[in-house]
Amino acid sequence: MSTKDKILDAAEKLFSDNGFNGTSLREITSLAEVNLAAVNYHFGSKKELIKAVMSRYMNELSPRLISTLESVQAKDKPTLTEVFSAFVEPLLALNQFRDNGTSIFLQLLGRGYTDSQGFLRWFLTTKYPQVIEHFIAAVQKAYPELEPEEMFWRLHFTMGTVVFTMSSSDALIDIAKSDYEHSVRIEDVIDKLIPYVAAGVGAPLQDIRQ
Amino acid sequence: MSTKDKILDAAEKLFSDNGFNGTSLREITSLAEVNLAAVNYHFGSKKELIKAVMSRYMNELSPRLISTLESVQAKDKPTLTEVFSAFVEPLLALNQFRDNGTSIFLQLLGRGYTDSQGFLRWFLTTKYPQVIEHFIAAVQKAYPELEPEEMFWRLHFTMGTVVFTMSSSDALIDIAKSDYEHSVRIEDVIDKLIPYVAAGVGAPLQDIRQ
DNA sequence: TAATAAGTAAAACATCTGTTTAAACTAAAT
DNA sequence: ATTTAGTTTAAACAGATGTTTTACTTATTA
Repeated sequence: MSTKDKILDAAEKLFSDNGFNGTSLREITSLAEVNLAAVNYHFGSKKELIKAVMSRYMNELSPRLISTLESVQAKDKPTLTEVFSAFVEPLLALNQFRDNGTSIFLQLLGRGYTDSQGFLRWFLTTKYPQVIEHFIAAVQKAYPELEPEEMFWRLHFTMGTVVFTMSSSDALIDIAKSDYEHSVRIEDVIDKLIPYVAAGVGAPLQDIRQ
Repeated sequence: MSTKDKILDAAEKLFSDNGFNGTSLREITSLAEVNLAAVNYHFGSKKELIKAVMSRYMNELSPRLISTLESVQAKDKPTLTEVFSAFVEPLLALNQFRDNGTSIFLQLLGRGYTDSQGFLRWFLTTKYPQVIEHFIAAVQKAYPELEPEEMFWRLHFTMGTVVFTMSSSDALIDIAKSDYEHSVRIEDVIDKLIPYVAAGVGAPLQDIRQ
């Protein structure tokens, strides 16, 4: 296995566990069993390494996601549950791509949104805008009455739900395990998440201030 | 104004803007115009300073919140919207307490959940458990069919929505401002948030896997 | 095979971090 | 007026961080 790949593998493991800020290059290179200078030699900087780790996943996920979202959009009357369910298969396919791929990617996504003051948000939205466009179009078709600004907010709420849940999913799964005495997999969490966000985005339009 | 208060004021500003890990003691003490050693002298450590900053808000918020949640719980048939609306008044009251108090507190809360691997979660849940207990009891009365484990997950999803939205609320409000050409206040965001989380927690119980 | 490029290695660099020390200053109490 | 306790100050400490340099080794190309 090449030095580059050894670094990427070690980095994604440590990044997903401890965040980007919480992981030093020395930890990465010692887990990867390569020289410290190798990161800067192969990737240029830590920031570029983070991008490379994310790109490896996004390049795998992005086409699948666009395809399933297009299928939903092609339907006559898609429901919001169907829109959000379009994420399930592409996300679970990441487990074929890499061990624990789904879980690692979602945790990386969570880390990226909270660590490093949103530079990863910028990276994803500018590098993979089609995913977002398809998603918005599908939501719009499922709930046409939802005006753009309200949709903007609800999609960000949804992003928050997913990202936060996933960045702390290990901790939450541990708590659930000990409290309810049966194990929970990341797929189970996704299954619980979908009705929640579908209902949230699909909430009736009304002024709650009286 | 005492050195202690100067430090607290400077710290909450920088913490809410840049996170706990993203703020150094030197930045805090230079904004506060006090000596670097003053933090360790008055608070003992950076960790204790973080706790002190959060406690100042929680001691103001906690009793109000318990009171409004008790009022909702006293109702014959509270709705989930009413439960979540119980947060509005106590949160907005923080604006009387300190300039921009609502916004700063919610951002601090967001930072605390994502920075510093959940030690603040532990601090809040062990130091202010009554708030959580009252909240869970109120949700249970509004939606008795929701079994404990499902509720556990949905409440954490809700936490994610709120915390994530608030920790990046400044950025989101800026985007919304430029995209939809009218200003948005933190109160407006809260008003949009409530129907979303109420619908999410209130989502019908069903197995979406076919 | 010789020459060139690509990759690896150890060490140092410069900067930043939270914390501690020890001396200086201030104000109240004896 | 002198002691005492509380507070502030500048300086240093000890460790971690990302990055760069320099020398060395391996692989590729002519």
